[in-house]
Amino acid sequence: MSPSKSRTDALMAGEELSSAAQRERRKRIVDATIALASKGGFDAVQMRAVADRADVALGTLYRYFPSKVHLLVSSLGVELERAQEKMDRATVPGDSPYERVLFVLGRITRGLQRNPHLTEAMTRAFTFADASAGAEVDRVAWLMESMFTRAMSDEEPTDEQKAIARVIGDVWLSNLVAWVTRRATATDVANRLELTVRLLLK
Amino acid sequence: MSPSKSRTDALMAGEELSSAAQRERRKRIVDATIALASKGGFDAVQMRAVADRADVALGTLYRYFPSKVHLLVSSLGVELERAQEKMDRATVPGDSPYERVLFVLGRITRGLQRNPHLTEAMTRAFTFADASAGAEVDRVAWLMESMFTRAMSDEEPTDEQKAIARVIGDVWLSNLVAWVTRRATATDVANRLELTVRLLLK
DNA sequence: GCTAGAATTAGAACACGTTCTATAAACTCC
DNA sequence: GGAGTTTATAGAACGTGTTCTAATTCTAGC
Repeated sequence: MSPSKSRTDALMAGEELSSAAQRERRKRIVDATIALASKGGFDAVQMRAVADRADVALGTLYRYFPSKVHLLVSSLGVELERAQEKMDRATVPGDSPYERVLFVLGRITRGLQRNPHLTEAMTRAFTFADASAGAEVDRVAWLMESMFTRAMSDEEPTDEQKAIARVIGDVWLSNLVAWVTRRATATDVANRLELTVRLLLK
Repeated sequence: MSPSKSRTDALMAGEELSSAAQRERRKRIVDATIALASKGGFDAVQMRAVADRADVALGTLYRYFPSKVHLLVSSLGVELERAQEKMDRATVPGDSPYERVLFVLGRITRGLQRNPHLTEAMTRAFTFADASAGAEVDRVAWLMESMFTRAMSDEEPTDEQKAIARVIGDVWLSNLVAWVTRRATATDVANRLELTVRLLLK
């Protein structure tokens, strides 16, 4: 049992999938998840539907991702990485950390708001995650924070900068949740983020 | 249908329950929810179990609270009100808004950490809520913010104070989520909150 | 190639949130 | 105090996340 278990862990983390076939299966699953989430949000990501669309048996889906939350949070990680890569290719404009952080924040936020269902699905999965998905959640949280610290300066971030990035991430997430549940408009979100960044960085 | 619907809305909001029997039923339901949540967290709050324990039929439970999330968020509101009342009876010590906010924050946080399962249940319900529970969620968010603005000063809060209270609430919630999912220790939470309040109020 | 173990498949089975149905009890208004 | 309406009850039924089973296909090492 022990060797099989460590193999499964590797599948979950997505590292070093033994065969090309497995890497492809995993990709098909994530793609199916993103497609379904984009169309109908959290509720539309039904495990049977994901399995069908990825052309994989239900049992296989569960072997790769042990729950719907794992699946969605992992997919969010994939999406964030893509966004980060795009961001890396262009220099962030702005003369101060304040301006640069605002720029990055505005850009990601607009990106998310362009795909409300997907955002709803991932946000809800992220905040609903329980301890068992801790690793995946941590990874996403880390990706988010490093987006902001990178915008603040090119150097290794100071502790203070890390703390600020974390606060911004927290506020960002909770505004996203408010937007997703229609308790805040896109304008509300933009205003609150700007206000927060001003309080912290100006 | 229209009169029956507005009646149901009143039940949900908990205002003006026509008869004493109904007010008692509602209380039994909330109490059962809190008891079950305290014992086993979100997963232990099973609708059939709540109904059994409150000595109410499943259909009745759903007539009072249209979903598990409504039920838990409403119960969180009840709990927060109790905490606020307690807080109101004692004067908050501290010479500056900084100190007073930290005091309030520390006190509520310690209170929540004393009952981890209950906190887990309510936090997860709160962040998992969808648009249909918007009203309940808003009420809780407002209760949280007003706790902090009250600590900052006795007067009507300024816009800036409201903004700060909101940011603190956001950070607080997201740290609670991290703690509940065991991605942060109680000490982490305390440190991060103090750091946040310092960044904002000092 | 052959065999043991691992991975995959199709589909049944189970758990819990939610909805529905039929009946009984409680309330309202005359 | 009776007719009509609303509310409550017991329990079946349904949907979707998750687990389990039995059979099949793949893969690695000989």
